Amino acid sequence: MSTPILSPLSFYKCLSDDTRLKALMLIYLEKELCVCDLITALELSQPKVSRHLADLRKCQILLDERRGKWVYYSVNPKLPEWAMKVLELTAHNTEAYLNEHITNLNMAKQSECCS
Amino acid sequence: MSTPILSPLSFYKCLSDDTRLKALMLIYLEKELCVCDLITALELSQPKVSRHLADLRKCQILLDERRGKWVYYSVNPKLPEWAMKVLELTAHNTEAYLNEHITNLNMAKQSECCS
DNA sequence: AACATATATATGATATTTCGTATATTAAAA
DNA sequence: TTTTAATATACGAAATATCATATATATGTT
Repeated sequence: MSTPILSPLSFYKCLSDDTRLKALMLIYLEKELCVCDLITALELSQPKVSRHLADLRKCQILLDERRGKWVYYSVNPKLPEWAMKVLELTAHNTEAYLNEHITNLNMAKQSECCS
Repeated sequence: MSTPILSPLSFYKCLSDDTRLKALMLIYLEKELCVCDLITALELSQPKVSRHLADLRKCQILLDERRGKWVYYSVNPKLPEWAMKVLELTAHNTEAYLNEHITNLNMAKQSECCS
């Protein structure tokens, strides 16, 4: 048994901000998203999105991977299983909360961002 | 389908403070606890515990019931099922985080508080 | 009625979080 | 090598959360 990579408290602190919670849910549902996708989906400024993604990265909930000009974020597969299940439950039971952002995301995919 | 009694964001905001998260986990595990049990288990001041319980009550995660001089708190059974499962997963996968408080609680039960 | 006990709330001080703006970094393109 | 595009970070201001202390309320006891 290794020590868990994050405490329950820091995990839930990460989920306690609107931007972080929505970004995390969208990344969970889509497997991976680049920053520009999230800027469009959430209709927020670039620094605001980057700052919150950095929070999620620093507590190891998200991994980042640069590919060319773009940085892609995905859920860290090493998350404790209980935390992964929490993300699963939340993502699949908060449609109303995510609705418009998923719509934005689908529209974004037809446009030119990170093509 | 009725509207959910709480948004995912306000749910997670409630879990994002050490006192609230621990109190909620203990109440979940014990079914119900009175305020004096929590003061002992968490080793915190009475106003601090009451204030955080009030937060959990106001967003309808907890119910309160007065019996004589004591007020007992329990998890609201009307919580959305996904949220209830989140509590279940968290309570049963954060032993290290709750350990000493459960010890305190068991010691408290042998003493005179709310007997 | 006066008192004691358990709990709740008000208040102002302090700490923490979030934000907008400006700037830095990195990689590709020209 | 200059420029452009995508992303990250620094910094001070503003908003929000938390706290300790004092006080209020509610119940039971004498």
